Amino acid sequence: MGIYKERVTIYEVAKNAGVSLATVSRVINNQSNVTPETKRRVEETIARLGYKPNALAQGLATNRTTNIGIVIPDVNYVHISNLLSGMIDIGKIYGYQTTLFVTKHSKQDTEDVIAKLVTSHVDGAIVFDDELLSSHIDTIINYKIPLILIGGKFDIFEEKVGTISLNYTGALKNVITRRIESDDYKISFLHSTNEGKMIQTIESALVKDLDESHFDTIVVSDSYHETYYQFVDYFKKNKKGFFVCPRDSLACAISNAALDKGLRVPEDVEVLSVIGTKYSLVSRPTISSCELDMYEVGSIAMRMITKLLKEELKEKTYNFDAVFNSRASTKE
Amino acid sequence: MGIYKERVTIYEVAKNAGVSLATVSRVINNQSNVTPETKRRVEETIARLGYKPNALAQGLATNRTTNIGIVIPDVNYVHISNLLSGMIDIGKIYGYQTTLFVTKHSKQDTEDVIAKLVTSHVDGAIVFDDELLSSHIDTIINYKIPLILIGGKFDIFEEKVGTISLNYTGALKNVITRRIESDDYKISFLHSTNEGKMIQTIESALVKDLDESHFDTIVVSDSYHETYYQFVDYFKKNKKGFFVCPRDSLACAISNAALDKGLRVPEDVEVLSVIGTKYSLVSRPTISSCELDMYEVGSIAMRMITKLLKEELKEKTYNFDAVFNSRASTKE
DNA sequence: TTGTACGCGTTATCAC
DNA sequence: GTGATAACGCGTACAA
Repeated sequence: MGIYKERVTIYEVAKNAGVSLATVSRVINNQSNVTPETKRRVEETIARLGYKPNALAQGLATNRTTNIGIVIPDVNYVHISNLLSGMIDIGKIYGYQTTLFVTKHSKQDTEDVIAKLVTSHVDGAIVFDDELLSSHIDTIINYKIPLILIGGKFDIFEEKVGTISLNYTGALKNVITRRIESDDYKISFLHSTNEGKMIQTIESALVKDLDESHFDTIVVSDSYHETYYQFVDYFKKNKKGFFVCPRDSLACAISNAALDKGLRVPEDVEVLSVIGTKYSLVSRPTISSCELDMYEVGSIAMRMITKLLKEELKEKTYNFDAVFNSRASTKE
Repeated sequence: MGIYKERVTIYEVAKNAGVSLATVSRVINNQSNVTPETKRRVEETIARLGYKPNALAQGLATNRTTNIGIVIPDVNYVHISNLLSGMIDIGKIYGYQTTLFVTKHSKQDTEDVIAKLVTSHVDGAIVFDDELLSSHIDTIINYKIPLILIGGKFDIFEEKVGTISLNYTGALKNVITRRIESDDYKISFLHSTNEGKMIQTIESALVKDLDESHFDTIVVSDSYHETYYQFVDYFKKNKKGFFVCPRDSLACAISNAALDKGLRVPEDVEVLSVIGTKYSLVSRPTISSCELDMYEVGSIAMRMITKLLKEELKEKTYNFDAVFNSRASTKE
């Protein structure tokens, strides 16, 4: 059954070159015990027949696939494609392919996704998906898949697990508390669908010491468009506000809605974003936001997993602190 | 050698359930000839032992991997992550995993990337990478990998190849020619590094009938930042211009540079973009650009490849026409 | 240096 | 309905 493919196998190469399988295999894997002459002959026939090894068979025989599984909730966010980009670049250097396991914010099929990760026999996995439950993580660990976790705080100390903590709270803490003390109107925290635990944790940390009268909560969708129109409506009645958004494109939605309703940013409406990307810079006024070089996070993650695979990972924990860049969308 | 893994195999499941391999395999693959009782017993032991099939071995035996290879020049563009997102969503529905093959605008290792695609034994491939040479495409076809090509125009009519043409020229043609007739200053086409053949083809089509005195060319990097600063400098001397950009974030760079140098958009400086994404909407003024729903393109591509794999693809060619959305960054 | 033979985990074709 | 057994393509001890 299956799809028809007439691939040249190592066996045919051997026959054509007048040697045995083993010798061809040795040539492929650059092993030393081969006469230059036979090596040349084998390489010539490989080129002539257009032979390419079958990675499945190799993986089955060696128990290595040179494949890294990447678990993310979505590819369609700028900070995530930045991250992915860093992983891919570094993975390429070390000869690793990347297979995507996207959970799409769906708790339903997350287990299926993890199951596929396990069956796919990747050499290791990198998880940037704070919507995963710890039971999912445990599954990965139980199957002894070397793992790098990227996210908030971690208290995991497994043999084959490295962690990268992204800390946004520190950068925001000062701004928010100064804001509380200096003014009278409330801080509004935007809650979007799909936002994950990290944003929630950040917000909890920020409002922990605050009186409830100082802040409130606005639920928005995860879409620029919908949020924009929601706030066009909002600003028909409300003429002021200080908004903390999970992502900067939502902050742009608010800022643009305010401007388009004739309000001034930041004089009337102030906006800032937790996760800052290129949108913060492209927007006019520019958006105050916390920045973290996600490309670098991705690079580091991929580097960590390669070291982990060689049992050479010394520092199993990495911390990244976001920096808050005060821009034109806030008064200070 | 290789990484240590102690995975449960089908053999151990068989032993524990008191049946043979064959029966376990039948249960896994939902085949009918199994007594409900034994089926239950096998499933119970599978759950108890935490058995997960080895996709490598399955792939080797069936010659199918449920993996689709995706060849792109980069993940770090919004229109590409849109595309990818569509592919992934639909792939998920059909049970396909996606493995990324990113060429990173590097002609050097593109051959290596294609080689990896071949060795990885994906069931099919989707290519959105107009920096690939036709020799690379031929390689994929020669290895009989079912293929969907996304890009400009195609004249490929292979058995196992579907194509999706993205047409931007039609949408731009009118705007550009009207612009030529109505005004006296030149149109400047931005050439960025990494832009690929498509943009070049579009530009060629646009300027084909034009006198050279009507347009010129400005070389920019592929980065928002660098382009922004380049044009901040540019606008110290030049106070006017009509700029056609390959991507909208570069258009934003010009628009923002103009605004920040005290010029007016679109009164003094007009900007439009070929490929339009969310940046066109977020930017103020909004950017006139050609839009194409890349998420849908990705969905269609994935749907096409699944049909191709089932030999059910009737329409092997698809055309998408971009629409030009005139916005605030141009006068009309 | 080179070849033989077995194992990797699964599916599939036979028998029974 | 179920169980041996031969593929699938490759790596690798071991023998020669």
